[in-house]
Amino acid sequence: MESFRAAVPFGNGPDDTADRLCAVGRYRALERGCGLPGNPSEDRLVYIATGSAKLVARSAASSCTNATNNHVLAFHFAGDIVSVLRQSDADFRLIALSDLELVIFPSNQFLDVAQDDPVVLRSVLTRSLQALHRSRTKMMQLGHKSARQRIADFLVSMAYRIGGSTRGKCEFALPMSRRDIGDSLGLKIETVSRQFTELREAGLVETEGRSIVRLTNINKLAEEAGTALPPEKPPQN
Amino acid sequence: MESFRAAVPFGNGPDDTADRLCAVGRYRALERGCGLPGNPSEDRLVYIATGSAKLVARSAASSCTNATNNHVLAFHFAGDIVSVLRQSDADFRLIALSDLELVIFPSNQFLDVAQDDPVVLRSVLTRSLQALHRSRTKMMQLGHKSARQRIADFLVSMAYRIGGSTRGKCEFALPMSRRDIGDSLGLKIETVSRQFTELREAGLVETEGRSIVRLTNINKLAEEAGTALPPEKPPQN
DNA sequence: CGATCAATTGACTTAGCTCAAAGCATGTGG
DNA sequence: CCACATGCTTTGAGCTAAGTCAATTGATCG
Repeated sequence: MESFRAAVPFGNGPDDTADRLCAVGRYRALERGCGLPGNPSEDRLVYIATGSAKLVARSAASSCTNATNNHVLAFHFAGDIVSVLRQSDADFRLIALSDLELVIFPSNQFLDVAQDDPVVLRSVLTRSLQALHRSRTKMMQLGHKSARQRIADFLVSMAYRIGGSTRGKCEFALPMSRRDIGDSLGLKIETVSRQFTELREAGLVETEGRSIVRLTNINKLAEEAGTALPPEKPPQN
Repeated sequence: MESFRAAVPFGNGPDDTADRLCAVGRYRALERGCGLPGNPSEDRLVYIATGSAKLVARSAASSCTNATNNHVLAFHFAGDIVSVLRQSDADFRLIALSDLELVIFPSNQFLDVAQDDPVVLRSVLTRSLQALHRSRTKMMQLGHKSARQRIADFLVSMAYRIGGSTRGKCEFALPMSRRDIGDSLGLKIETVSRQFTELREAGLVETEGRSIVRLTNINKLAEEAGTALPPEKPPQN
């Protein structure tokens, strides 16, 4: 329980909000490939303590399978707080990309506790506004960017989130499959693969095995993504 | 100042948070077509008192023009609270689709005030989590849906948000142009037009002039969209 | 070392984009 | 109040990027 206590993301509340948060949080560990079953009767805030996960929609499969998921909404890594709202039509669920430790807070209970601690509440609000912002940025991508631009942007953002590097060279292991990447960017697996090939031929990316990726020129890649330098012609769409 | 006071969305704080919120909020009226210039030095929460607006990214034009905007991230209507974060690369801005009244709160100041009022803070958090959810739902759309499905879904959600109806028949005036619709769904204006034509030929939609739309069978339309009907919370943005 | 499943590559199809030309609303001036 | 002008909308005719189908290669693990 000690480590669980340590995992709770807010430890500095005035009258020790953290202890009370512990009381409403449920610790879970998931093996790679396993899903956290959605609970249609409660909204949740999920804190990711270790590992990486994908947030998917409309997973038709049972709770512990790697089966094809049609829609990857976001990838999440250690330290993230993910909001998983109950949903009437689609069901949203977290699936572990690597072995995963997380703490599940029923949204209402969490907020009831946090209500007495403005600092915590504000922190969660700030995080969720950031998540909203990321989501909008991604939306912009999905709506208006080419396959090449999407993949380039994806790699740049992974360099930042996994590789910890924002320019120059960078090497890291992608925890997600080509299919996951495609599902998150709105591309087919074959298209993802072809884009990797082209970027490899262009000398911007090197790969090793299924997951190791080396970016040789992040700046150039960001340029490809159309994020840094806007092309003179409005890109598309 | 009376009407301004009335416009502030949270009027029931314990020690009258509303008055203090008034102090940090700035009232603005915008004519149709005018944009609210982004402020790169502050994040903002904008409350829409009356009218409708689009949230766009990378508007290259000056503050009061209808010029082509490449990316419409969301449409907003009276009562909505929109978070407009300052942004290094792209700039986000609100543009009035009809005459618009709004209240601008610098994010930090708003939160400083709201920090003493958990009810307000929680309300804002809840709204932003919902906005995040809508954004994700839309992302799913953009990534994986056909033009037909996007337009159908758009019409269904507008029926809910403008027409106030969620099934059966419905008539309303769209405040946004075909171009805006396309920009928000990631489609070209010609594609939007063609889809309207096809839906008209299929007997699902009737149009009158540029903006009046009559949906003759919302359920059927929702079926076309490949989404469940919006039961209570509109899948929209 | 072979079984298995992910990734790649190739050939072909197609939805949606582009370019181009009318067709209509809506608003203005005579 | 009607005619005209402007700009939104619709329609048409190719074109292209990405999807589909299918086969091969390659990685990973028992």
